[in-house]
Amino acid sequence: MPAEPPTGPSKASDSREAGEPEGPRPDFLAALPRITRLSAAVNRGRLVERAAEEAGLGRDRSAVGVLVTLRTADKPLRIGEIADRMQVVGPHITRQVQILEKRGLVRRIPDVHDARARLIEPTDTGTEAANRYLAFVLGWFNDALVDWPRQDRDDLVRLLTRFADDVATRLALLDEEGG
Amino acid sequence: MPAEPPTGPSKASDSREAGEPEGPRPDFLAALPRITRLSAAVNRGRLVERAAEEAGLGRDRSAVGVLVTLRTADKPLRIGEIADRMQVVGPHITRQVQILEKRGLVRRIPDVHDARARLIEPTDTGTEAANRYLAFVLGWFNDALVDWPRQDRDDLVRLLTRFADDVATRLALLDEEGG
DNA sequence: TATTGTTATACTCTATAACTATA
DNA sequence: TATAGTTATAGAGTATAACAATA
Repeated sequence: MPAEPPTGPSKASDSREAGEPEGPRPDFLAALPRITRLSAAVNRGRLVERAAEEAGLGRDRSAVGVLVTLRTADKPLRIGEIADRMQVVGPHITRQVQILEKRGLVRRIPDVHDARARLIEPTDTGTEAANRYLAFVLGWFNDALVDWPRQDRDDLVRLLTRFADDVATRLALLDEEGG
Repeated sequence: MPAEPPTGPSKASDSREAGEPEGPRPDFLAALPRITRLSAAVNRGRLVERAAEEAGLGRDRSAVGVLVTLRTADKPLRIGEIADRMQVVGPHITRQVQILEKRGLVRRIPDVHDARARLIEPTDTGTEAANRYLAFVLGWFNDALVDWPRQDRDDLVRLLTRFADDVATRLALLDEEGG
């Protein structure tokens, strides 16, 4: 006895196994596979790879992620904070930072307030590379939206940012509760 | 000489290394780290894990992804098409399908038009599990948006879906060109 | 005693190469 | 000869456990 499909595509009914109280929800079900695919294509496909090339960075996605995190932060970050922002565990960051350091893209500076910690910041070379990387990626996305009405573009970025923040907050709760 | 930051946060100027012709672009730069973090948190954090538990699925993210792909498709899929939809290579899918088959969640049926191919479809058990999984995930996201104005929710899903499609199309071009 | 980070190790996810069967 | 899939192998990405240094 197969269960009913959950809020199927082009089907506004609800079989609310998750206990949702009301109303036709937006069609997330149709969006979900697209978003999943998009995420996979961006991350594993040639966009990130190409951007890294343009930036003169090796094809070490993980390390590039750390570098971009540092570049988009407004101050040097501790290992633990990088890990938190990237949602990975500490030892992973330690290794990526070591790689970046060997390539001269980041450096460690002492944390005057805590001798256990080190602060990581991009070198000039690292900042330049991160800038080239970001310019490529952002430019590419911007091109993808070039034919969109201005209002839609603004709405997308605004809503997406808010969505990411709201969901991140709820996810943190879920992690505490289960942790 | 560090390069200028690319379209910095709260900074509408442009240093358009990617050759963009005009105008203040929406603030993707601020959105990017959030989205990256969100994606990592959803995929590696407890949401997917919990949803898989609720559904009675093992904690085999990759296989779950295949099952969901099959469940959200409207017909049995060939190995190659699953791989394409998930943006991974064939052999990976072969293995995940074998795992799912052993657990009785999917089955292979012959393709009458091509004896080389097999069509994969969920069993009743697999469909039920996928439904529970999706109900949990969709319900969770829905909860996250419960306080949003109706208009914003609808706009988000609409714009995000369109965005995913547009970007997927452009990414396919990028892959051909570089491939 | 708790916290920050590192080292060592292992597991999951995904890719590439070589092969089989059918078209 | 080209295509769909499988098997075998290797690599990237990330986690867990045990440890060191400082708080």
